[in-house]
Amino acid sequence: MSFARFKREAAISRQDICREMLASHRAAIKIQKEEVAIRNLERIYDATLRVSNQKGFQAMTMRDLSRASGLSMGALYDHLASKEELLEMIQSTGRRLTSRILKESYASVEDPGGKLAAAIRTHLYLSEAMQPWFFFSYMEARHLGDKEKQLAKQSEQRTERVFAGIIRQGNKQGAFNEADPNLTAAVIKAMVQDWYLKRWKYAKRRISVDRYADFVIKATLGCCAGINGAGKEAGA
Amino acid sequence: MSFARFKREAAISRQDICREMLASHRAAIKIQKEEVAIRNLERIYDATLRVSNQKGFQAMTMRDLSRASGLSMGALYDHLASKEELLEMIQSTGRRLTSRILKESYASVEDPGGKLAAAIRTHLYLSEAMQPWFFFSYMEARHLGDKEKQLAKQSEQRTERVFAGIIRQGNKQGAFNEADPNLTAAVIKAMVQDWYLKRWKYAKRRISVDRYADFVIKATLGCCAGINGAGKEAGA
DNA sequence: CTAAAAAGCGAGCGAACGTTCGCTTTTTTC
DNA sequence: GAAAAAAGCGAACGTTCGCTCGCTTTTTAG
Repeated sequence: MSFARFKREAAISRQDICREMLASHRAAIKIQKEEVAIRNLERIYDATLRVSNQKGFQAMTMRDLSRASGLSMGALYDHLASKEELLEMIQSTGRRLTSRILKESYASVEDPGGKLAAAIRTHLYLSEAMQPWFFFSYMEARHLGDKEKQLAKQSEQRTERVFAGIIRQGNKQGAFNEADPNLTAAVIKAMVQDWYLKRWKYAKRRISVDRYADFVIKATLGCCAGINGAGKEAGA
Repeated sequence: MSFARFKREAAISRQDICREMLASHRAAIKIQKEEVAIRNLERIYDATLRVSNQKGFQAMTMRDLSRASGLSMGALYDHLASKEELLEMIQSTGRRLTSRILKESYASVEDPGGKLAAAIRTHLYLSEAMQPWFFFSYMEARHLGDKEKQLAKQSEQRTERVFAGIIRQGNKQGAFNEADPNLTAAVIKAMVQDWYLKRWKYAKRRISVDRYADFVIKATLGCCAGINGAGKEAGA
């Protein structure tokens, strides 16, 4: 599996994201026709991530967003109830979408080493395909309301539990060498996050997501691998 | 070296930080007597990190800061020129202080394995001792002006170059067998950052900084180690 | 083609922001 | 203890914020 193939197969377009956004927030959006609403939501979604990821969501004014999206203030507010809801809308929709894709992607692999490799690779590829959202989601989580903030934390912990579960299984089967599953999962998560949080760094060094994935997988399996070896990666 | 000992020896009190802050921004601070200025700067420093790390610097109003610090709006502005300068003041002072401490701390160790372990451990211990500042520095860097933003990036890259340099040296001496020093340094940095960015996670699981340091060092050396072994840690 | 419905618009509203300044209180000096 | 200096104060200022609403333009329906 390479990133090019992942992107082709996963096919998560902005249009899909915005269709999901419209469906889950239908009441707050005044625009009647789905086609019109989605087209403009795409511009709003793009502009929000572009401006926010540069200066922060709190620092982005609705006038900034109006300019960046090409919509007037009035038209903007026909597509969202408030600035606060815009944040919640983008976060919750992205969360729902990403967790669905992740769940589907590595369920089929069986041997622990291959499963761990597939999980790491899929996380990295997905975060690459939706990098602006991942960055936004991480940096702006603390501006959410208490309830949504809790959901964001839960979502993050669920990811770690996936890694930890695979490692625990590998330990039990003797494929891994009894590394601490929780701590190992935590540092895997840290390495994955660094990819989308510090993209400029890796871009400058011309490191592709494929190469980064290879490196993280090698490092992880190097630490986990038991005597009967788990260094080879399954096809996913 | 344990964290308890590090904290005793390094002795970086808020008073030291604020004395440095006053000295480097003397012109912008209207208060004449050093003792008074430092005492109040400590309250401002504490309050800024406390409120900012919860809701973000941009979302923190000067009235929030007045309330949290116990100083009136007028008194506040006798200790800083503007909100923007307050951000720059905290960031640049912390940067100067931390880089000075880091430089001194592992220069003495010689063998590559011990040196890498000491570097990782010191970074973790320092980030633990000044956790609020490290978190603040990471999250609010993008609100800095262009010039200061550049300095913050440089400071981060310098840290990574320290790790990469030690690994390269270890490769040359045959202690390490690491094909990619730059990527390894990057993921070490990522693991260190996760400690102060996700403290709540580790606190909830009751993982001490000492245990986390042991884990990161073991994982790193496990990946790097060459034939003549570098798993043992020097006393530092 | 026309009338109704939908979408788009931007000046203007009250609230809240960062910052100031004339005044009071506290501390220092002689 | 009186005069001078320093520190502390908070109402008020101009600006900018999120958001609204009456109006115009575009699209749809008959």
